[in-house]
Amino acid sequence: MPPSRKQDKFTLISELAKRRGFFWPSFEIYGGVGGFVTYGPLGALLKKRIEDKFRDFFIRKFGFFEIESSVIMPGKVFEASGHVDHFKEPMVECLKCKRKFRADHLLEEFSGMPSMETEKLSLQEIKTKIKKDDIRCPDCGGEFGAPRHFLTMFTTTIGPYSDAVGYGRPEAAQGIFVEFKRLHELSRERLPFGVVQIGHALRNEISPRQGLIRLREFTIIDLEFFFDPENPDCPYIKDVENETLRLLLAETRLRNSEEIVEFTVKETLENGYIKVDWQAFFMVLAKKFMVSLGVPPEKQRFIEKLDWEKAHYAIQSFDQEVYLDRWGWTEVSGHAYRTDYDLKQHMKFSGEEMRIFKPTEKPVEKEAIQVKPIRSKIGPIFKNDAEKVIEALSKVDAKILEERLTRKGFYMLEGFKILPEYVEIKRQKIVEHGKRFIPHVVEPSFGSDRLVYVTLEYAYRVKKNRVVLSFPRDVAPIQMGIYPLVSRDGLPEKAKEVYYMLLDEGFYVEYDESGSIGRRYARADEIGVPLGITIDYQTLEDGTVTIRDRDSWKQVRNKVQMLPELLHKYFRYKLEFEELGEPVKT
RNA sequence: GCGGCCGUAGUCUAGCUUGGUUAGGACGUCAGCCUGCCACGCUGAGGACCCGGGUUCAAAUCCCGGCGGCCGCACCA
Repeated sequence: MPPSRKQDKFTLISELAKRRGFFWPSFEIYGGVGGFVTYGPLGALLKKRIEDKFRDFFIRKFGFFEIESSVIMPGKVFEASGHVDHFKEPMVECLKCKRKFRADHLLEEFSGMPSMETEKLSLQEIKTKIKKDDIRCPDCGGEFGAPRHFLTMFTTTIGPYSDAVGYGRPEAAQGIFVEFKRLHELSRERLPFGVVQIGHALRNEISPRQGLIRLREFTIIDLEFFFDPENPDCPYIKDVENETLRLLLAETRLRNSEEIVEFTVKETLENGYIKVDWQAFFMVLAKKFMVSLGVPPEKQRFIEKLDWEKAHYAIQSFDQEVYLDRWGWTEVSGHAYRTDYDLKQHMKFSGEEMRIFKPTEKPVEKEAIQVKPIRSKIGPIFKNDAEKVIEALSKVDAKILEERLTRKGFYMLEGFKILPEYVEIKRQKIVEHGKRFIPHVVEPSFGSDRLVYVTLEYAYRVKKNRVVLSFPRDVAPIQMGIYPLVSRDGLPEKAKEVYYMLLDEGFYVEYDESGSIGRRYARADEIGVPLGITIDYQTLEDGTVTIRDRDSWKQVRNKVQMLPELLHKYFRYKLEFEELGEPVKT
């Protein structure tokens, strides 16, 4: 943490954001409520631009889908997903001093239970354990009331007078999983495919107070990528196999070290540091995405989550972290290997088939050997144990059983002696055309609001005592400003012509004629307008204007009618600033 | 949620200890003048004491409660 919070970037950016209209705390007229923000005109545009860039990076190029589902969902969805069980913490309140404690933490501290165990306890069991061990308030020695759960999902009821519980979704992912069958049909029943959802999610955080970094209502970007676990290869991996990833591995962390290892994608996969190709691919893409938002590679890392830190649905998880002035390493995306967990759960809870059919190349003819217990023999002999024997027979390998019975004349099964006459061994020909399986899922998940903050922080520069937001040109909320050098002699009229022409071209343009030209440049720099187009006396003579670069403050000159084509190319990175015209000496 | 600190125009802030000020400044905004390329200057305008209660002749100032913020602790799937 920096020694001075007074002037850290978070403070500077929050102040600027409020003043110039990027974002501010919501409901200020009613005192505000922590964890909610309002995006102002510039912030809303910036966020939209960043999300569009995500679409370009992660959706468009791969033919993935984007969908939009509801924020409120019926209770069943989150019972199935495991959130109702996992998205809550047991709490107890001291009856005397009203202090609240995490019940599981008390048991860990005063009863010496490991966290693995306390996590499984029911409220009743916690209550009993607290009473038995006579655990009292560590602060005042008072007794505790009944333990209760604090659910971090927002709860509501659906419909009037209804008992139907609904929850605000804590992630957009479930909106994709519950629609999986249709989405799979829409992908023409082919794997792999990816589905994205960008939308609000709700988490009733206990105490959010980090601006855009921790919100109760926020925008989540979930990409659920479905693939066949038997065919996990990613065709794009060869394009990025020499890209590097900076990893802080779980095994390193267990040694209490923060040492970062840097591997090529190829190496991470060969060494098994990342379990699935696609996960590595999305991680590289995430790295490049952050670079394109202005975060250099050395300010990024991927930290592998430890077993007890992982979400209940993941078997391997990496958090992509970016270094921030105020908070140090901060998560901007999570990359979880969710396996078939979610679809399996929804299949179980809904009774719907979530498996997909995979045809084999040729139908396979199989001879199936089936063991059929003969109850009329087994019953009288094993009596009370008969059911156990039948149960065991259903699990036994028919081939081995048959082989033993013919060779030795009996088979010892869990201590029971099975004779040939107890069973009938049936042979059947089965033709298999394919098989059913549940796809696996790799999920990259971004916090849109954090991306906005990170983009702001990395764009923040001070030049000659002035603030300049050096946004990447394709996310800047306003693309260019149009300025008459002075507000007389027909310059404003000419400038407005240029202004309307560029608006008509689809650009986000601002017209400004108030104050000196330097003041207008400064104002524009502060909100990150990449280009300034100035109409001067020469414009009236030869139809040329100057174009000023926000970052270098250099100027070039070119004809007005050249602007549309040049500027379209410039904002798509097809041209650099110097190529926009003849350099101007100032 | 606990503890400490705090809450004054759009933003940053002075004033609060010791009650009585037209509540001061800076930046920004708007209007006019000025302005020939990097926040020039001038004139003017608009704009604030978090909410509620109490003490008092009188409260931005003191007391109580609420709400909110910052910092620390806890929480962070």
